[in-house]
Amino acid sequence: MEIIKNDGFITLKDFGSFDLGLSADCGQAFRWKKDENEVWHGIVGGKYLKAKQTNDEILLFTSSEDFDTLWKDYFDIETDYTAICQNLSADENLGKAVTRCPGIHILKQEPWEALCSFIISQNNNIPRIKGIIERLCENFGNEIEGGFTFPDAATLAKLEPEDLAPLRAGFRAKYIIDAARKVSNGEVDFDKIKNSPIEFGREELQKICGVGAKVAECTLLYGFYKVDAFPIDVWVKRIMAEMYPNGFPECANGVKGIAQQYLFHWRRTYF
DNA sequence: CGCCAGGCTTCTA
DNA sequence: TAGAAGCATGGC
Repeated sequence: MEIIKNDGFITLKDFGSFDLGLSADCGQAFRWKKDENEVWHGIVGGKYLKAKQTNDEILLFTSSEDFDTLWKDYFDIETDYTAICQNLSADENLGKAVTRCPGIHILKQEPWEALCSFIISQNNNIPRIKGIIERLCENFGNEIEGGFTFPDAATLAKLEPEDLAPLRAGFRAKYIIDAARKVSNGEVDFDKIKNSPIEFGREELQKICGVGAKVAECTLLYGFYKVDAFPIDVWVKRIMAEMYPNGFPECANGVKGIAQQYLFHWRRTYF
């Protein structure tokens, strides 16, 4: 990977198979938007980013400092996904998935945003999830250049479920408030989840009303980069029944979450 | 219109 | 303790 620091933007070259747009919009994050010029816009950690990918380079319109402290990690660009995908290819279906959908990276999202987003995702479809999250940010986030920040847990903890009516989140509103309160008062300890084995995070997150196994796994995978977390939604359930009735392949051990993301997108997009 | 959505809680047997 | 019903809303 070649990282060129220019005045006001960063250029990436030799970035392997990384596909910024696919990673941003394959169902793991819900706030990235592509405009008519193929430019992606996103807000993470209170920072706005414009980014454009062409055949051989990726332009990130950000300062050198923000790149080093935020975006480099967020996009997980230093992990060797080529090697990971090669290992996964020991399984036939995973081989097809990584070949057909190359370039997906797990985005290292903020834990609270991941938790809140996947609470909203339950029994819901992706277009509507995006709408609810957008209204959440517009109503309770801070306005900055490029849009609104994701409201933090402490902000939402002061509200009542009825205050979230403008989101039209339905029964999920009370879950969001419960999560915000338990996260901001420390009853659910993000630092400890970060520094503990995945099993602790599973139990800790499920102390929140409205968080079951699936939402917990998504939070651990996308918010805490526990890449062996394995969220099973309706699509993965289908994949398991159709392709893996005898269990998930061993080559995915340790990175089951990454394997899951490739299969999820492949199955949803091409079947 | 009816079925479904990156599920979970609550009720019931 | 397993399985079904109910849940808010709207995409398709």
